[in-house]
This record gives sequence, structure tokens and C-alpha cells, in this order.
Amino acid sequence: MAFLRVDPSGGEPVFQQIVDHVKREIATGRLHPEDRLPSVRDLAKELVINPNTIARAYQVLEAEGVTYSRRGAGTFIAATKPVVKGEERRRRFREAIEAALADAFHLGLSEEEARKAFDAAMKRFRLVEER
Amino acid sequence: MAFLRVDPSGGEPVFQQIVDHVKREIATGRLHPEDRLPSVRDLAKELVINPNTIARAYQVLEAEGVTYSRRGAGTFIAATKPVVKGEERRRRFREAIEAALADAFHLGLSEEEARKAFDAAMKRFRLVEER
DNA sequence: TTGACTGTACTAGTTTACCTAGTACAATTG
DNA sequence: CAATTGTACTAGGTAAACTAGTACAGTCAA
Repeated sequence: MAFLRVDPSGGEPVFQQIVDHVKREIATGRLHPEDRLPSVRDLAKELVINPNTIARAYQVLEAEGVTYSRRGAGTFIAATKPVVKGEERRRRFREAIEAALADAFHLGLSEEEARKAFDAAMKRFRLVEER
Repeated sequence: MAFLRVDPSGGEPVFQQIVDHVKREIATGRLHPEDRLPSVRDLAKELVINPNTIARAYQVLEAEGVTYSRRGAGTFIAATKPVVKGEERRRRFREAIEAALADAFHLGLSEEEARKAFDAAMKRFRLVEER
């Protein structure tokens, strides 16, 4: 079973697709703290892309505090902890939601459809407090 | 008053920023059908960017059915009508929401904060049926 | 200790998207 | 008719993304 798929042609950079995928796997509970990601070389071979591209994705993940890497050992999921906080995180989320709704308007989505989709997503993503 | 602001340095292409801005202005009711957008040259001068970039943004908007353009006359907001429908539009919206929630998870956003932000956005965007 | 595996760090080059610059043309408007 | 509009070209610059290859240093198990 493939760890993930990437689309080299599409608009989004491959390394970003990998970053987003890992984040989503964590948020939906399919990846847990201390889980090990495939090695840079293994994943590169599986996805048929350059190892440098995988390395870059892993470096971004580590820079954001999502994972931690150790030479010779591998890359692992970090214990989740909010790095960004308060005003900043609310602003970022608001912008993402507004962009989605602006698109939805032009797609002809109804209010009911929007709420349904949001509720369904909330269930799948473990958006619960843990302090 | 400036029609909009663009950030040439930021990650998102300038032409895309213009497209998104116009869509949002419509979705929030600040632009209405038959309203005229600034001319390619005027807006280029105001934003201090190349007219070709504005032209490209307007062409994208027209291709998506958001506006219509007439030589010598200008570019106008089209009567809103869903071009994409049913399954496709739900899928697109779901993906946007899930991406926002996956990020929210790693930002440490609580379920309550997420719901508040969503409700607030729903109010601002006129996501209501009109048939 | 050895050897295989890991992440990391370089250099070099290609490709593509985005943007700028300039010119020209066709359709609309007053 | 004259001014304004969107549109269509060509040409070139810049930066990001990706590939390719090599090398190095830390980890781990045999």
C-alpha cells in the first residue's frame, strides 16, 4: 500500500503535497507521536522523485515542529504542541475558511451544504482540546 | 480609496490575488452583477504592476464565468450562476475545509474556536439560495 | 568494530511559472 | 473621429521547484 500519492504536474509543489499529507494523517489520527516516517531514500524510490525533494519536505515538517529527525535513525512524529498561538492562529484559520467560502459562493453551494461539509470534517479531524 | 492591495513578494501570484479578491468582493456583496471593474491600464497604474498581469487576472475571471469582458467597453461582473454543480462542487469545498482544519489542528485551535470562526464567516458571506 | 542505513549538505543544471516591457490591433463609446 | 477598452503578440528576466550526483556524519544492529 502506498504511503501517499503525489501529482508532479499539478499546481502545488511536490514537497508541499508531502508536508500537507503528513499533517493530515496526523490530524485524522492515522499517524501518532513517535511513529516513524519512511526514509528519505525509500520514499523517493516509491514516489519516483528525487530524494532531495523528500528531504526538503521533512525539513519543513521539522521546522514547523510537526516532526523531529535524527541522523541514522529516521524522522518521527513529534508530540503535538501548538507552536503558533492566540491571535495569529485564529487569523490564519479565518483566512482559510473565508477563502473556502468565497469559492463556495461561486460554485453555487448552499448554506446547508456548507454546514454539512463543515460538520463532517469536524468529526474526522480530532479538533479537541488536550491541555 | 484603493480597489485592492497586492503583495508582489508573497507566495501567491499577483494575478491570483486579484482573482481571489474580486471573487471575495462579490461573495461579500461589495460588488454586484453589471458592476464595472477598473480598466486593465488604470488598475495596472494604481497597483504599479504590468498591465499584462491585470489582463491575465481578468481572463481567468472570465473563463470561470465570474465576469464578462467587451473590447472598448470594459470588464463587468456577470450574473452569478453555478457553473460547477453537484458532486464536483461538494468535493472541492470539502477539500478546502479539510485543508483548513488540518492546519488548525497543528496550530492548536480548539473545536469551539473553529466553530466560531466558521459561523462568523458564514454571516459575512452571502451563502444563501437564490433560486 | 564493522557495515548498512539514516538525515544532511553541498554544487550544478534544467524546467517552468510569473512577471515585465513594448508594440500593435480590434471593438466600443461618446 | 478620437479616446478608451480588451486582446494578442514577441522578447526577456527572475525565482522556485526539481533533478542529478557526490559526500559527510550520526545511529543501530550484527
